[in-house]
Amino acid sequence: MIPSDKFLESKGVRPTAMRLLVFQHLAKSKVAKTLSDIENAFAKADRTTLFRTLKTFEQKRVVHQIDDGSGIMKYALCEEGCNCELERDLHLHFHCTNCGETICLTEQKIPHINLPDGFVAENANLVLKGICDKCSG
Amino acid sequence: MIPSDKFLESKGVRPTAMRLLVFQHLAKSKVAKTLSDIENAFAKADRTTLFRTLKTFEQKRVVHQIDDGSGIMKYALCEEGCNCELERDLHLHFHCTNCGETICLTEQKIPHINLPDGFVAENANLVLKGICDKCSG
DNA sequence: GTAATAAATGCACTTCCATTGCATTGCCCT
DNA sequence: AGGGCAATGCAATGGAAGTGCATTTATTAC
Repeated sequence: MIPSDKFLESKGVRPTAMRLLVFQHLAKSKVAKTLSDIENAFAKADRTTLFRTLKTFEQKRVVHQIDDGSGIMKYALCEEGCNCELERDLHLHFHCTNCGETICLTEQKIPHINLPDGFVAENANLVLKGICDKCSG
Repeated sequence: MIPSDKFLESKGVRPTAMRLLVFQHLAKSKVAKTLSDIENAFAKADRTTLFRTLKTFEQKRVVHQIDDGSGIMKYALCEEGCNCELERDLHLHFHCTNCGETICLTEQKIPHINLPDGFVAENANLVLKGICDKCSG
């Protein structure tokens, strides 16, 4: 297991104390988190810092942003070696309408779609909504 | 071609003047519209009325709401006979990163996805992003 | 036709999240 | 140690969604 600070450095992100905390918080979590989730996890955190931390993480491909249709952006760690912008690497997300949590289904890739002439897809976002394994059990 | 007012009545929506205008505006357009788009199309329109008109339309399955990831909800007419909430009826949307427009690709349905045990999908949203036919031509 | 009722509209206001400006602090490199 | 850039914290803004309430318009009952 590569240490968090080395990992962030390898991604071109300076491993400050706050960034390490945010990274480890996301790493521990199996579900995508909102900015507020993260803010509430640390008593002394500032929204803006977290916001910019996540923006930086996103640019450096440490996390990806998920719009699950709830109206609030969520963030989750990228998989190792993933190249979030490439269509082939895009996994889908599951949003549970019961508990409100959003889960990366990293095993399931978005199927290729044949588009009409003239359309060139560069990116895709697929969110399934329903009941998650915990809530249906 | 069934008249707009009869159509709205058949959907259980009272065909007021404003509602007819909004309906026809959407019918003329090939792309999904934001609330602001519609507001700007009519000089004397009130945001709230339009907002509630669209909510009503949505409930009565006259329009469907599209979250294309731009952060602003868009609206487009439902196809005839469509049952927007059913997974099999879900078409996908294409968001052009050049012109910003969002298009319903009603011919393309969202492929069925096999989910892990315990997950039950009720709904799906698939948005492809890239360059549309007009911008690539 | 008129009164009573319900639906739709318009204005003002609130809320929530995303985002930016700016001053300050902290880190790194020489 | 000092200069410079990156990161941080606070305050404020912006944009869109949504709500409350009074007013107007349409529908129904009498």
